[in-house]
This record gives sequence, structure tokens and C-alpha cells, in this order.
Amino acid sequence: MTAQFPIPGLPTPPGADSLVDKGDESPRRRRRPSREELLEGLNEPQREAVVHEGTPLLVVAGAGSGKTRVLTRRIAWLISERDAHPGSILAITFTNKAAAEMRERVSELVGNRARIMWVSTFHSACVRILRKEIDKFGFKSSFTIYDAADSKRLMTLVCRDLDLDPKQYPPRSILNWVSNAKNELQDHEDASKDAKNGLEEKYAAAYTLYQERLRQANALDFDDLLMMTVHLFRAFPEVRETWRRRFRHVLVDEYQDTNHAQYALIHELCADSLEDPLGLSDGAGTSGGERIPPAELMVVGDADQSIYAFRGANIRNILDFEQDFPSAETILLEQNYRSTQTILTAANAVISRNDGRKPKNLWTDSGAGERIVGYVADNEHDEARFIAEEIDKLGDEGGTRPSDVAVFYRTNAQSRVFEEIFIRVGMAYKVVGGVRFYERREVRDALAYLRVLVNPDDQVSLRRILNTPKRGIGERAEACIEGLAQRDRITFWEALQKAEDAPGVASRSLNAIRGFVELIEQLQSMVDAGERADVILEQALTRSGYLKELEDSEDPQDETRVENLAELVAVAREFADDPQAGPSADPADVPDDGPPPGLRDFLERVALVADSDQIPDAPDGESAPGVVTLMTLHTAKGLEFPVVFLTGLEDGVFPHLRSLGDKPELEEERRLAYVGVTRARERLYISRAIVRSAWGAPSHNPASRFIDELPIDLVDWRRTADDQAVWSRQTYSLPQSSQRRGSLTFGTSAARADASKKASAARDIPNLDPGDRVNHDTFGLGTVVALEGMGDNSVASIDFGSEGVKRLLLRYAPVEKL
DNA sequence: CCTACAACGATTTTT
DNA sequence: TCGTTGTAGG
Repeated sequence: MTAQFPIPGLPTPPGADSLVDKGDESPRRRRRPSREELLEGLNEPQREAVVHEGTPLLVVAGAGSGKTRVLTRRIAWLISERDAHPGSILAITFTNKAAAEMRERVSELVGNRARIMWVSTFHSACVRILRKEIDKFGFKSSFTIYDAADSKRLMTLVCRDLDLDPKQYPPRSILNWVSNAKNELQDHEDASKDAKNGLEEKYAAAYTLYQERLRQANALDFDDLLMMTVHLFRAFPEVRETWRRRFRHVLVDEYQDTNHAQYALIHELCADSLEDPLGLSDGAGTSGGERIPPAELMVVGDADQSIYAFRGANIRNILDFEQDFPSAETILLEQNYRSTQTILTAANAVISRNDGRKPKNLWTDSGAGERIVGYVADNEHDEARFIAEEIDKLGDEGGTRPSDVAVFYRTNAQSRVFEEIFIRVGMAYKVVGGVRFYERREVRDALAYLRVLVNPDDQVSLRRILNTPKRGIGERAEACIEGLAQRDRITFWEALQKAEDAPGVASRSLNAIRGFVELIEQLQSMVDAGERADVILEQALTRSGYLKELEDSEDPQDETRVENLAELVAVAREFADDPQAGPSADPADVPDDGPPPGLRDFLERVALVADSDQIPDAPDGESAPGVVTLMTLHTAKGLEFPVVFLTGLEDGVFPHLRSLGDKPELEEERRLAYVGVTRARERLYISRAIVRSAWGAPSHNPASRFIDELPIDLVDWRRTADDQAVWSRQTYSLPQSSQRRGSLTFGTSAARADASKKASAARDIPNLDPGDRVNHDTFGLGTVVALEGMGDNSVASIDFGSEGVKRLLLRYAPVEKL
């Protein structure tokens, strides 16, 4: 039978939760807030949403309208006023960070009982459901979750096996296609059928093989997690009923960014009219024909902030909510508590250009505020310089702290200029996003070791570490093992274990393989013995020689890698000490079979939790000056800052080049602009550069069309294109021809190449003093902190800002004094 | 089997 | 400009 849950029926008798709650005597435990407290400070529609009962509810929440507050208050209301068991609540958030915050805030209101709510992303929730029902769909509980990078690698292998020309069939685009099919809940057979009707047959073939490989590897990719859960519910109505019975209250945040699979999942759990044609829930021995009312559903979102269509989010989900759930009611939150009227007017003006949206008008009673400041820069450096100066000025004149300021850009690559300038002027900053911790090579290598220990079927990880660090198992040997695996129909790991049966393996390689197998088996026995995740990780890194290879390396980058691995060990240690913290803290979750949960859970956490730790916490009231935050517009969703710089407003940059020809995509860009504008509380700056160097060559970009969409009187232009034109004419008096521009570019890069060649040939050791600014080929701009040694052996410690402080041997280091 | 270097290509957003 | 992939040579 399926798992038993604490609450088979509803409502839960008061006090039943003490069965689950393990005797926490903290004062917060059973807090019961008054009704007044729960409704305090809310406006009329917000209150309505909090106390709403029964029918499905759509809350259309404009930017800054306090939707997070409404969600947390409602949950507290459910628990406190309506005696809902916390375990019967499922709240879906967009990020894990948001989930943690929500759980925290609800706990503040009703006490630690809230810890047993399910507050998580769709993906985390699905993993937890799948783990409970693992026996139903033939996976081992040790399954691995493949992230985007793993999927890509696997697809690349698949394409190679199918002999697909990567030019004609790029794995990237096949993967996209497959991902879409999965989002639409088409398994590979459905998709193949479609494909044979004239669509891309090769794509379907790749899908089939890709899926087969995933199965063999005992792995699920991100799309699988959702698709499998929906399929599970459809294939086993009694399972679905169990979960429908468990979750009496379902709340979904950021509903505009749900995709079809997520929509279907909600539907399975909450739709009223789910037929039970076979009467299976009876057959499964549940309480006779008694009808289980659907869960109370509340979704919250704003169609104007839908910015994830590119990864399958379907804006229709929110637009058609009332049709999908016929009894649904809608509450509109239009009063904004975040921004000035100027900012809101600007935002409204931009977004109103989109077709087919339901009209919505944000308003505030907090006054017009400052005008928007505009700046047209000569180039991207000038833009960054202006922003740095302006932040400085705001601090001097208005007491604005760096932590009050955010700089937004469209693509991650744009952050570099800001970093360079900010380092030069000594302004503290933080880049959120970008190269993420868990995507660094060394971290992925380390995790691959752990994954293999938990799930040796995971071929992608296994082959990744097979010869990392170099241990003399090359391509040839790997191919032989692969051949053996296919011939004997065993897994790659099993083939490795009896490598001596594989024809054609050099004895040298064979020894290496034996050593590797022994290493893995030793580590596995540690896992079986229930050793802590951090200890296993450390052992894996040292015994494999991975750490040593990095430590012995001359490459200064490898020093950082060692630090990153230490960081990873620290993360694992923290997890081992307190696995209860975070998303999977549900006492009702009993570990299933399989390896000890420690390591497995750690990997699961790592796979599902993007490093939300970088996202700044809500501005603390402290006087700590903090740092300026740099991030992409996508990352900015859900955050707010007193001062916002919206940069790179150029056609081709933002809106992005690839969206210019396509109306839906352009509208998504416009929504992105809307999101950006509405992040600002008090001051908004918009800027663009006349000339921007995009991957080497400078390009001349026209103003973004979004600028023209702003009401002209709202913007105070500090510097306009006309100012720039005068400057430009004076500086470049020659008539411009494209040829000249071309040769200019060529000349510059050739000269640079020449100069760097000379520098390395002459081995000029720059004469440095502490405090000097330098430029390093890979680390960028930095400041000399200290010097040691003489002549050829002089070593400089240089602070590269976000890259950290490096010790560099000046004889080799490509540093240039500025 | 490994290293070093050259050429190439691709550059949006991410749970 | 970057990082990855392919190739040649040790």
C-alpha cells in the first residue's frame, strides 16, 4: 500500500499535530495570533484574499502590492483560525530562497508547527512525492537528478551515438525540443508519433535514446521530475487520491511562470471534476464512495511579470485560470506599497504596449517622488563610470547606502564593465548569479564522485571522474569497457568491475582501472557504513588524488579551485550537522530503503537548490553600509531596492537581439523591462551606451524602444544623444566608412596581440608598489596589496575584488601596470 | 596516453 | 573575449 500520512481526512482534529511535532518546548511553538494581528495593516482586497474560503482563488497581484505578505498571512490564518493542520498545506514558491523565507515568516506568526508545511518549489515537491512512491515506477531510490549541464552532456553523447551532424542537429536545440515535449507531458513515444507525421524524426530518435540512457543511469532530469509525477498520478488514481487527501490547501506563488506540466500537477491535486471512472479509490480500500472535496487552491501572480516563457512557462495558465477552474474567484491587488508614482506611471506606460493583457493600473498614495534620471553614455565604460559616480554622490548627499543600490543588466556578460570600474574606484559590490558555484568544474567533479557512490549506474558522472584526475585510463580503454558493457548487457560500472574480460585493454590501463574500482568500492563501503557526507567528500578528494593534483598545480586558478572545494566540504559539513534545516524538514518524511539518507539527501539538495545564498537578504535595518548589488533582470524578480540602475537600454541588448523579430518574444522583453522598473522604490536611473563592445568588435546601438515608451516628462536627461554627437564629431573628425571602422578594429586587436607577445618575450617584470592598479589577463583589474622577493622571484599579492586576493609570481603572471 | 596549441564557435534569461 | 573542441607531436 501507499504511505500513510498523519491526516487521512479533514479537518484535522485540533492537537493532532502533536503526534508529529516532536516535543519542541520553545515559546514559539504554539503561538496563536489574534485575528486582528493577522489582518493588521492589510487593505480590503488583501484581507479578502487572506480569509477567502472554499472556491479556487486567483490573486492578481501587481508589482509591489504585498503578495508575499498576503500569502504568509493566509497560511497563518489557515492554521490559526481555520484549524488546518500545517502538514496539510502545500505552498509552492518560485525559488528555494522564497520558500525558506515564507516558512520563516509563517513560523513567526504561528510558531514552530509551521515547520511541517510543505513549502518548496515544484521540483522539490515532486522529488519528495516520487521518493514516497518510488516502488510504483521502477526506479531505485538512489536515483540521481540531472541538471541542465548533465542533460546537455548526455544529449551530446546521444547525438554522437546517433551520428547526428552537430551542425545540422545541434544537441542544444534537440534538448530544447525534448524539454518542450516533456513539459507538454509527451513521453518519447507520443513525441515520436508526432515526429513521424512529418516533424523532425531525428529529434524524436534522440529523445527516445536520451530517455533510455536516463533510465539506464537511474537518473531523472528536471523535466522528468514534473512529468513523472503527473504520469504517476494519472496511472495510479489511488496514489493521486492519497495526495489529494493529504493536501487540503494548495497555494502557488508566481503562477504566471508555471509551465504546462506544473499546471497539470495542480490540476491533478485541486481540480473539482476529476472523474474516477474506474472507481479505483474504492477498490483501493479507502473509505467507501465518500467523495473527497478538492483542496482549496489559491494562486498568486501577475501576467505582466511573466518572464520565463523561454523555458516553457505558459502565460495562458494565469490568463485562463477562471476557465480552468470555473468556480474561481479573482481578487485584484493594484495598490502598490513599494514605489513612487513616477516609477509606477513609467511602468504602466511601458507595459500597456503589450497586446492582449488584462488592463491593470498600479497606483500609490505615497506621492510622485523623484524624476527618473536618464543618461546616454559614449560607451559602456562611460556608462559604468557615470553610475559609479552617481552612487557615490547619492551616498554623500542623501545618505544612500551601497546596499540600497542595485544595478540591473540584461545579460551576465554585461557585469564585467561594472566590475572593472567599481574595482578601480574602490566601490564594494556583489555580483549575484553569473558563474554559479555548483557549475564550477571542480565542484561538479567532486559531486560526480559522490553521485557515483550513491548511484553507480550514473554513467555520466562515472565517466566524468573515470580519468579525473589523470590516472591513465584513456579514450581507448573507455571504449573497450563500453563495448564490454554493451555486449554483456551490463552497466558501465559492472563492466569496469570485470575489466579483465574486456578485449583490447592495455595491461597498463587495466591496472589503472583496478585501482579506480578499488577506490570507489572503498568509498562505497564508507557510504554503506553511514559515514557523514563531508567526511566521504574529503576522503574522495584526497584518496583519488584530485586535491593533490590541484595543490601541486602552477596554475593560479587551481588555488581558487581548492578553496571552492573546501567551501563545498563546509557546505556538506553544515548539512550533515543539521539536515533538518531547509526545504526537506518534514518529520513525516521517513527515509525509504537504499543508502543512508545523508549523502543522498545532500546531493538532492545540491541539485535542486540553486545557490540562493547569494541573493541579498531583505534590507536589514542596520547601519551596515553593505555593497552594491549587480544582477540580471531575471534574477531581480521578487526583489526591491531604493535605488535602481537599469542599464544597457539599447535595441539589440535590451530588448535582446534575438527577440527583435518576434512579437511574443518582444513582449516578454517588455515584461522584463516592467519587472526592472518596478523593482525601484525611490529612484530609477536608465542608461544606454552609443557604442558598446560586444564580443570584441564595437557596435553602435540605437536607443531601446522601451525608452521611447516612457512618458517624456518623467525623465530628466542628464546627458543626451545630442551631447554625445557633438563630442563625437569633435573627436572623430574623419568621415566614417564601414571599411575604416573595420580596419580600425583590426588594427587595435592586432596591436594588442603584438604588445602582449612582446611583453612575454622580453619577460618584463613590472615594477610595482603596494597600491598600484594592475590589469591581469584572466582576473581583470586589481590592486597590489603587498610585495615579497626580489627580481625574478618577486611575488605580488593582488586584490582582484570579487576574484579574491591572489599571490602571483610576477615572472609568469600576465599583469600589466596601469 | 597526455600535453600543448590552434582553430573554432557561440554567446539570453534558469528551476 | 571566452571556453571548448580538434589535432599534432612527444
